[in-house]
Amino acid sequence: MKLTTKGRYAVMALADLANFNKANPVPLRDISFRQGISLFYLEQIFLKLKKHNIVRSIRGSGGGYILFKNADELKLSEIFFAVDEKVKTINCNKDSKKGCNGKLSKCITHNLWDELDLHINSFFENKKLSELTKTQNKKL
Amino acid sequence: MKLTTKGRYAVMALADLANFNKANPVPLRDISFRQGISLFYLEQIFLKLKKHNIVRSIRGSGGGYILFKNADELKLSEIFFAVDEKVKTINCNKDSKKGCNGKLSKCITHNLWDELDLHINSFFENKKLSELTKTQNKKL
DNA sequence: TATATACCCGAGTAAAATAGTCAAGATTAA
DNA sequence: TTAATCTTGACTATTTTACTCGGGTATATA
Repeated sequence: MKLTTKGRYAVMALADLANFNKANPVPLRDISFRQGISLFYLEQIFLKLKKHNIVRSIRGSGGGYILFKNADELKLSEIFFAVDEKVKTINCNKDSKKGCNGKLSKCITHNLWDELDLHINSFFENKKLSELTKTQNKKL
Repeated sequence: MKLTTKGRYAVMALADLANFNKANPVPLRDISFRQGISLFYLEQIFLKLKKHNIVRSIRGSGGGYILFKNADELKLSEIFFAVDEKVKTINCNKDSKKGCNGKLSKCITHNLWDELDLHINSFFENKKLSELTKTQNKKL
């Protein structure tokens, strides 16, 4: 059970962005360099972030990305959703609409996984991007 | 972010086992049939469960598996650990012992993932196998 | 003792997911 | 006009997952 790099990099990159977002747009090149993430891969990720209105882009020389809303209004759940990092611990209900594993009834553990999903999602729902940059700033 | 089938099947199989564990050992063949899990795969899983003293085996005709301890004493975290379903949301610290991504310092988000791991693990720590079988019994 | 029923265990493999790369473009500031 | 930067879709290598398989060993019971 682990996150994909997409979810992880998205959060890292946005935290970086929030730190340098004071006045000017931040180019991916900079984020790539500072965070050690492939530029190509970042492009892919930011495309999704843009589509979901997490960031706004400015093209051309001197361009880059800026946050669409303030870091203290941006929930991690929004970020994960944008890059398809969905918390869905299992995949019952694949074949039939009613039950799990092709059977008619729910599997014994079905409710458990639902609870787990809720438990994990609550973590992301209650966490704002600003909480990361704050701890970062304290250290500096 | 999702569980592997190993962790999921392990919990399903043990919940099934707990339901039929009254007097006699339960053969994997039965669990395989009832839960719709491949027998070969179950063998692999139960080998691990046995090594970690989650279950005890009785060989030969009339044999099978029984729970090593009572279902209300068995934490889900023990089960997941036994089948290598480790909750480790990311893998910082792979190269160097000090930092993440080959850098010297921790990455911005490092503490976040630690928190997340703790959050998820607490769910499994506080959940007993008996809590699954109970809801099952209510329905019957 | 023969036989069927089970567990035991290591090795192998197909499919899916992940992680990342690449090429060819479109905009725009300087 | 040129360099910087975002835009987009397609492609690929690697890793992980989810099994499968074969050839055992132990034991109850007929």
